[in-house]
Amino acid sequence: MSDQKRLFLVDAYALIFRGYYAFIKNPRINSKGTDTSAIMGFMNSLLDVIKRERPDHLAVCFDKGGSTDRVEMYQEYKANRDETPEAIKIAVPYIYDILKAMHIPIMVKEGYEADDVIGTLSKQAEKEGYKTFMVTPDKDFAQLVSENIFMYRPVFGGGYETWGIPEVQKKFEVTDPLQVIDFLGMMGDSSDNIPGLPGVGEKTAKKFLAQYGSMENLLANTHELKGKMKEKIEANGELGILSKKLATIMLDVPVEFNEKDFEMSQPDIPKVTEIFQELEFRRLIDNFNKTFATDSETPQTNTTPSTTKATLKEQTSAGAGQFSLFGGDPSGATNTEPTSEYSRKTAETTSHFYQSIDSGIATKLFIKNLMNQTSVCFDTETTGLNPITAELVGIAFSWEVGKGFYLPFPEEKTEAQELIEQLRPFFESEAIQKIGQNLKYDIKVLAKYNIEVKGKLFDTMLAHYLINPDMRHNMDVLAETYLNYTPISIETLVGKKGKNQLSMREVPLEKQTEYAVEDSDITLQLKEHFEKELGEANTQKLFDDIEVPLLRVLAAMELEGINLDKKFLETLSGELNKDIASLETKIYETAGETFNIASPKQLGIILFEKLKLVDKPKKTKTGQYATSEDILSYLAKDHDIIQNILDYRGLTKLKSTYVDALPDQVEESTGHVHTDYMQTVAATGRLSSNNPNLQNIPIRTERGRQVRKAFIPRNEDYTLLAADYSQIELRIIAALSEEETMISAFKNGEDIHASTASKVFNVHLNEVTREQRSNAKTINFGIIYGVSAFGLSNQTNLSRSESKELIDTYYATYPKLRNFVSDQVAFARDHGYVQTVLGRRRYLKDINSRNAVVRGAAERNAVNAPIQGSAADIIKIAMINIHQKLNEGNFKTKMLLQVHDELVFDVYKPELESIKNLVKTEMEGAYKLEVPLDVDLDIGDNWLEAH
DNA sequence: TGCAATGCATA
DNA sequence: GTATGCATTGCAA
Repeated sequence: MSDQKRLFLVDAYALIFRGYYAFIKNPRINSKGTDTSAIMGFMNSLLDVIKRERPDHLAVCFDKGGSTDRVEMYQEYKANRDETPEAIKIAVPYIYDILKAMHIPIMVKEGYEADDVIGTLSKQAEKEGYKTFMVTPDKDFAQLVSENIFMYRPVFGGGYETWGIPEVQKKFEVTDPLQVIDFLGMMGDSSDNIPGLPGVGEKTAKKFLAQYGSMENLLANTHELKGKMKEKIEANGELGILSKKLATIMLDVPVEFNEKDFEMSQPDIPKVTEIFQELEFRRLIDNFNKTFATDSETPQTNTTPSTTKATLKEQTSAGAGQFSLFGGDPSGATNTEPTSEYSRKTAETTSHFYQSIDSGIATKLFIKNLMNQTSVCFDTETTGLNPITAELVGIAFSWEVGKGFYLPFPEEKTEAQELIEQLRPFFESEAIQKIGQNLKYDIKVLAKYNIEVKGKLFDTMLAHYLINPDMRHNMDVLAETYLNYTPISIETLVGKKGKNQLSMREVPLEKQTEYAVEDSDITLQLKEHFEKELGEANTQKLFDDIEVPLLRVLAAMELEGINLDKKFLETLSGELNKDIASLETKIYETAGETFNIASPKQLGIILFEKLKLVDKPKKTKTGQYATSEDILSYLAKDHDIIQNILDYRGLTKLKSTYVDALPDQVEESTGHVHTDYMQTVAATGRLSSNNPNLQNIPIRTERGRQVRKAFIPRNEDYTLLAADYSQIELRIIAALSEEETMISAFKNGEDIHASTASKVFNVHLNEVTREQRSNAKTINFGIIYGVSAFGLSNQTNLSRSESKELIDTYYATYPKLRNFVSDQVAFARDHGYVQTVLGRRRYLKDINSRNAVVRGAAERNAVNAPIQGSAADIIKIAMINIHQKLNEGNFKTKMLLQVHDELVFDVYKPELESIKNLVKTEMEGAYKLEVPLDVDLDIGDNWLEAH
């Protein structure tokens, strides 16, 4: 860091509003009934900045009386603003008082906005050799950014980002920050009521800037524009110039930057504390003291006067001393009030004994005790949700209901590693069962500390997924449903997400302990509950043999991630951009005006009201014009604009969802993208993938499938192998229905759709037309989804009655398939559920509904769930076996992705032949059916080639 | 900022 | 007709 002097200028109202809205869901009201949200929000931000940056010069700037100059230029300026909320009006005098007590200068000038004051001061400071940081979330300030002037923006999720020239250039797609003014002038600003150029939004403004560079140059060259856009802009040139003026921050406010006045000094602590006490800001007092602790005293001793320590002591001494604690009974319960039968229990109303372990000696004793257990529940607390970057903050353990221990982790890396090393024997013990909720997460976190979790596992989330797949499985829901207990919410610890959310590390130890041990205690209790329920049917086997082993496999795949060719995607993005722009121009030309093509609402109006492409346009259920793909493609052949719109949609979707989004998901430390497989969301037993979803990477269209080229092996010694089951769902339905005709077609290795076509259309296998095959394919899939004549005619060129006829012929050809379908429905009616080959159940509560639509849906589920679910079961078995074989054989090859019926491997080239053999054998042999399973293998230097 | 509606990518 | 996840728009607090 340079030793240049640094000035921080805070945009008070912007932060006050931000703070106020952050608390809008549950405003902070103190015992006197005052809404303190705005004050709290502002102070949090201010202290945060001071703590992070330790500025040597700082001032807070306010508006006063609005901008007289701007109102003079434009009567309507900020005229549409709502009345300032009451809480904010109340806040301002308090904030003034606090700032005074903190000896922080307040800058205001009657008739000027804070923007102008900040702008003027930063330019003055720049001359004095300062680096200035404008603390504000407001994008308008970007115009002031220079080599020495930065924006310091609070960001979503906590933390700040600094915008210098490069950031502004990137964000606004400009070459000079001053062009931000043109940008704002063109697109306008609804909150300030700056009109902007009509028909120009963010996208068009950026386009114009790239082309013309400024408002003035645009207006001078309107002859180059076309159609409606040309007219509109030519007619509104003055409005554009005015908008630009309104958006310009003034740099000549009569204020003076006086170095001395802006110097930070020690605040009047008693005075500030007094105000905070009046407002009942308890945590803020702590935070404040911590921030301004003098160097001679450590923050801890100075600031946490006695509350934290005392409470801990209380807990420690509640039992009969260190030794008896680990073996003793929970007599030291903090609270034993009886619980009302009707209200939910909480930590406060339930007897419990949660203790943090605060010394090296205690840790040793604790671990000794831990190693004597046979079954332990644990829960890691970390600094974030991403296990690859998260650091351990603490681990909670429990093995007796109502009781547990919390081991906090030091922030310092080598110290943390030393502590976890002491726990290695526990985690790596084969003899001790580990219980947890969503163990995949904990396992991944620990893997980053080079700890492997061994021994039998019990994951309560997975257990509940098998017991009741249609419910959600987060711990709070489970605790409320099965234990009638409401856990401490994470939000009460770290605050609402966004703005000032704390990291777990910043939560006081006593709270961490209560929260973390409670989680592990509840998990333990849930385990005892679910253990019994799992006993039923095949659920226990499914749990022990499939889901739990799979959890380790998924953890490994996720940690591995897949290599992504960022460069390639950048190039692709550029190409898409060009094509999108040219489509845009064509569409606007036809429409005669510019509009937002991505907005179904605007598009509907253009197509059906302005261009009147159809006599009676269809409407959606919300009363809008329907502009969905199927409706538009129907019109495409008659109107060029429709085809262009469809292409436009396709390309923008491709760009925003994949080409531009994927590179941002690359994990810095590994260079790979790491998806998160959800093991407990799909009711049928499938996995799902998110952050990013790697199970829906395009493949159908030529343009889309290019994205697959970006998925590449880790280096040149590796190659990608894709292995996918051929027609697995049809094979399953053939086997389950025992339909011999279909089974023998598979046994003979026939093209199943052609085979079906030849039978239902009664032609020779060689004479099946493309259309016949395609219709047969549709109906084959239709069976899997639970056909109806209606659905079939929608999907094909067949009429409703032709469809019905086809279905009848189909069932006549495959009579046992019809039986299978009705048997599934009948089974569901009798039992209330259907099941897969492994006994995975799906409960169908609507199967006997009197509402035909609802019942129909349940019936289709009754057919589909066993098929989709059995396929899911089978690939899961294959994954577990392959993972095991790869480990046993010490292969360098890694399994990376699963896409429902496909597995993708990063194959070490010398291992290729044995891997191909291994994968094919394990996948085809995963489960024995009356129909052979068939797996296609492909290799390539990227995921597209491997197909 | 949070949410519903819409549309679209995969198996 | 089955099963998912996610980007965008537009509106509401």
